[in-house]
This record gives sequence, structure tokens and C-alpha cells, in this order.
Amino acid sequence: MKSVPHISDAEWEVMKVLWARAKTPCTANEVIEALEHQTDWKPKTVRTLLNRLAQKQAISYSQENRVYAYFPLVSEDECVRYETESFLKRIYGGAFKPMLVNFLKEEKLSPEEIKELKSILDDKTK
Amino acid sequence: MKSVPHISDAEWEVMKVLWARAKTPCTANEVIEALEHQTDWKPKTVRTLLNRLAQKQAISYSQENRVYAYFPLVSEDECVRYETESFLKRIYGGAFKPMLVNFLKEEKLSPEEIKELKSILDDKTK
DNA sequence: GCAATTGTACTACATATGTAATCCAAAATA
DNA sequence: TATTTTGGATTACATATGTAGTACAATTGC
Repeated sequence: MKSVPHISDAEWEVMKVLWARAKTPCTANEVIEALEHQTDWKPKTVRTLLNRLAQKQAISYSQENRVYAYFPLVSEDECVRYETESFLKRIYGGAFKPMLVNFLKEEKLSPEEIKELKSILDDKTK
Repeated sequence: MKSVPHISDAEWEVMKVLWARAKTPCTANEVIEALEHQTDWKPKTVRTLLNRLAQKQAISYSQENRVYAYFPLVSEDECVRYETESFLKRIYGGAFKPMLVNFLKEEKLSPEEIKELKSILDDKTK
């Protein structure tokens, strides 16, 4: 039962790239390129993030002809759950429903979205 | 338009104490005592947190006969909103609905809770 | 009035994080 | 083959954060 490491904001961006192509590991350069559009990080910055993620065992790599191909060791799902729980605990004292209520009151949802959420709720009553 | 400062995990605990008694500012000792039950921080630790919060203008204090009485400068609501948005942006790319869907599928909600959520959704369609 | 206490002001120090730059060896190129 | 380029390893450095400790001045108890 592996526990998910804490992934920082900047690291999370890198993970998103790797998760998006979990089937085919990415080279550092591919990650760097993927992030060029969303961030203005220098290549060295991305490499540092990759190294840190490898250190904390969030990712690993295989060596293909002297270039590393990185891939995630933890699933997006696990990490999302973990971060969400931390968030809930911190901000809402761990209570799920108050958060939902708060969100629902705040957020502008389209009629379709509301319908979708209601149908999910319907399913849960069965 | 004051922007909310970033409040760290440990600082958040302190803020919760102050928010709980927004009407009556707390002395450092009161905060320390309130936190004794939830944490095992030494008094000095809490004082450091109070100082940092004051530095980042999340709180301020008035001096009552050489003892400081601390009070929040930012509302819990503001901060919750801010942290929630950061969280959403980081984890769900800013999209509110996917998160909700995810949560609703995961969480075990009681029939009453489901009913309450549905009624909130109903209100929104009007 | 002098000593002990206490509240505040600084100082400390390791780890995390954002954001890279430098060094070095292997590969590609001229 | 000598040189430039490039990818990885190591180092850098400021700010944030967790978690206090020390110094000092005013207050309070003898």
C-alpha cells in the first residue's frame, strides 16, 4: 500500500503531462515542450521538477539510449483523492457536505450541469 | 480590493480560532489555549504563527494594557473562496463540475444529505 | 525594592519550493 | 579528430513553512 507523496504546485503541472500520456513515457524534452505553452519555465526548471518527483518516488524513468523516459508511479486518481482530502480537512474540517453546499451556492452552473448532478444524486438513492 | 494572503496549513489553524471569535479579539494566550487541544504546538510556535499572520496582514492586533489582542483582517469566507479556487485550479484545472462529479461518485452521503443537495440544486433551476 | 514571571521581539534552523545555473561526459557535427 | 551541442548530475539561492529557543523589558509577588 504505497502512500502518495506530497506533490507541490509546480510539480503537479509536470505530473499532469505525464499522466496525460501514461502509456508512453515521456523524455524530459517532451515534458519541457509540453509545458512551454502553459508556463514560462526554463528547461532546467522542468528538469529539476522531474528530479524532485523522481526522488519522492512519484515518478520513475527507464533509460532509452542514454535519454530518460519518465512515467508516473502514482495514479492521478490517487493523487487527486489525497489532495482533495487534505484540502477538505484543512479548509472545511474534513466535512464533505458543507463544502458541497458552499460550492453549489456559489457556483454558476448551467441547467445541463445541474441536471447531470441531479441524476448522479438520483443514482445514489437507489 | 484587498487580496487575501496565502495562509499556510499551520497558520490556518490559528485563523480558525480567530474567526471563531471575530467579535472579541483574542490574546495570544487564548489562542494558544484554544489550540492545545487540537495540536501539540509549543506556545512559542503559536506566537510565531501569529506574528507571521500579522506580517502578511491576515490579522492585526490592538494593544490592551501591554497584551496584544489579535483579530482577523480577512474574512473566513474570502479565504475559503481563495483557497478553494487555488485548489480547483491546481487539481481540476479550474473546472468545478468535474470535481463535483468525482466527489459525488466517491462519497457516501446519507439520504438526508442527498435530499438537501437536491433541493439546493432545485433552487438553482428557478 | 528585588526576584520571579510573563508577554513580546528577535533569532534559529531544517526542509520544501520556485526557479534556475554550472559542470561534465557522451553524441553529433564539422 | 577537434569542437560544439546536449542531456543528466550537481549546485545555488531566496522565500516559505514547521517548529521552536533566547533575550529583554515590564509586571507581579515577596
